[in-house]
Amino acid sequence: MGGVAARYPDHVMTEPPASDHRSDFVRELLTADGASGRFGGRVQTRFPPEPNGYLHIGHAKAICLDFDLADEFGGVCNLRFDDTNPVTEDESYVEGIIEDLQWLGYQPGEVLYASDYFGQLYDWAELLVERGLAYVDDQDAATISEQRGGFGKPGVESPHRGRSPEQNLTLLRAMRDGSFDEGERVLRARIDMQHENMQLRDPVMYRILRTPHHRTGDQWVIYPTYDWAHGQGDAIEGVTHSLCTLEFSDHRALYEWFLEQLPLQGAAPYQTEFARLELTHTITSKRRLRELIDRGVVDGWDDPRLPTLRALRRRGYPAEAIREFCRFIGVARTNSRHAIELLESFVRTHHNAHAPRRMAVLHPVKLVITNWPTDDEGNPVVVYREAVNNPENPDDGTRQVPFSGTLFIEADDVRADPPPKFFRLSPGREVRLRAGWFVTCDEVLTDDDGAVTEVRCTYDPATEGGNAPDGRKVKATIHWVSADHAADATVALYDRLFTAEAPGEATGDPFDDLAESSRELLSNCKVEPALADAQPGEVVQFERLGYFAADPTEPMLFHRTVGLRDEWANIQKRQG
RNA sequence: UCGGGGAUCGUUCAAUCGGCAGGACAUCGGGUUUUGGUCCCGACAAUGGAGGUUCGAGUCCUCCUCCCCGAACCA
Repeated sequence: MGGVAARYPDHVMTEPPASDHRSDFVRELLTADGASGRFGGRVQTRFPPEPNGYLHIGHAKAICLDFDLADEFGGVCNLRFDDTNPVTEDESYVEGIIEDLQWLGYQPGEVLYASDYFGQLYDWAELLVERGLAYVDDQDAATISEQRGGFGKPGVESPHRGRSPEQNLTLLRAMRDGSFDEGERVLRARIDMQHENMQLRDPVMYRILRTPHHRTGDQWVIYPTYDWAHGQGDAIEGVTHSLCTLEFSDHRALYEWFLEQLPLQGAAPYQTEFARLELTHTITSKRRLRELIDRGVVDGWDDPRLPTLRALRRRGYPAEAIREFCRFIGVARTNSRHAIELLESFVRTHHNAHAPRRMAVLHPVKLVITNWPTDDEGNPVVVYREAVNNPENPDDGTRQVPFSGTLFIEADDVRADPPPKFFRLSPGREVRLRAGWFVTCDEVLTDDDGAVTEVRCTYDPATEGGNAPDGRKVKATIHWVSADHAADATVALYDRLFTAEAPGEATGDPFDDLAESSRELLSNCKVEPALADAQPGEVVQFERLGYFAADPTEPMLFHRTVGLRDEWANIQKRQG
């Protein structure tokens, strides 16, 4: 787990800053419970992921809520794995989730597992059986489903519903002891097959699964369902407030029903639901995420186009920005989809304050300064320009950047035939080279297709440092790298993975909204020499282009975290 | 069809007991600027509909409309 910090030195784990929350309906509840003494003034929450995939941005919202709440109310929050289904779960996800949680800035403390309660859960199940509140059903899943009825249609009671506690106990023990195959028996709560809430129509508590569990091995062949494990786990741990997302609202009655049947000491925990986080242009369904990977649309769980925490981390999203975003959007019961742009604005705000500035040319075009001096042997003079590392933070100091008569500049910064409001280089136009001199464009060479191949300029020696003694101004400052000193780099640019704001909304299948191309790999980039020293995972600003994260493993590969706000792009858009 | 939840600027989150509907993002305009970045100033812009109660309604009541979730031996 220390490995995260080692691999992402820029992302040293930090304590979440003290929250300055507006109140919300959850905090009001906790405040009210504190005032009434419902839990003796105690607050305990939990973050309960199933280890069947990696954490994503939606989990981040729940994590921030659960952990911040405990922090604000002087309580505790535990990480608990809801590992009740061995067929989908794996130890690797347990490790990954702990790693991601810590990266986000939270400490799980003692890591808890629902599987640690299998014994207690089983004992309680026998208790319910003895009291006639649960029974073994021999029917298959399809039959049980059919008998459950439908919305507005009452269910049908199972023919085995009337078995005696003694029969049920014998059968349950036989289930536990492995006398039946998968699907042959289930244990069901005996509640009400006519109940208007489908969750209370004799829900399944145990099913037979002959898959070894990643923690309990082959000790068990019966596994509790979510409903028969979750509230019980909460109660065992002393949770007071069990927060979950809206789709579990209908389960609340069942959560409460189970707890009412058990001999618990003290006030039982209770469930409260809030709206899950959805973002535009992406998906958070674990099943769909896995599908993207399996189909090869993306490279893996940490592909920078994914909304998983490991992907965002690799892409250069700071944990702090994610936390602040989650706090800012707050918690409510309204289904909504936040604009990804809002998250990006938090990312920019963070990096603007912290990211060192560097110069990098993504689409290089050669710029030759025809009047640049040569030394005694006829070679162009090389000088070093002092460049500010971060104008937002003078303490970050400066660095020396080599400069000579042949540079690479951005193709976008040159136009042989400039459109309206284009401030950059074009024949006759003078611009400033960042931290250098003014240069005037004398000639733009193009190939047969009209693409710029080379720009020929003259520089004004009097403008050293970037200001003209005669006070004349330029409308643009452009970045550059010295052709003889530049390092080669590969840069990955990312676009939305899905073109639609709500992928799948129109057709039901998010894959219908997949972007044709969401990644552009530029392998011919020229960057200033200092970038060769970029630390794995470090995020820098390529001036005028955006924030870029050095890949954690591959040297000289940079992922664009997010672009800078781009007024020129907006102007061009308006110009059509 | 039944049950549960929801509806406020383009988006999203607020609005104390019923008392001037506020912020952020986005957009647009202006200023500063050696990043068309940052920063600063300004503008635009909303209570789903119909009734009712009230001096006064986003808030309370009635009806309507629309949206989301729920019929796994998933979580």
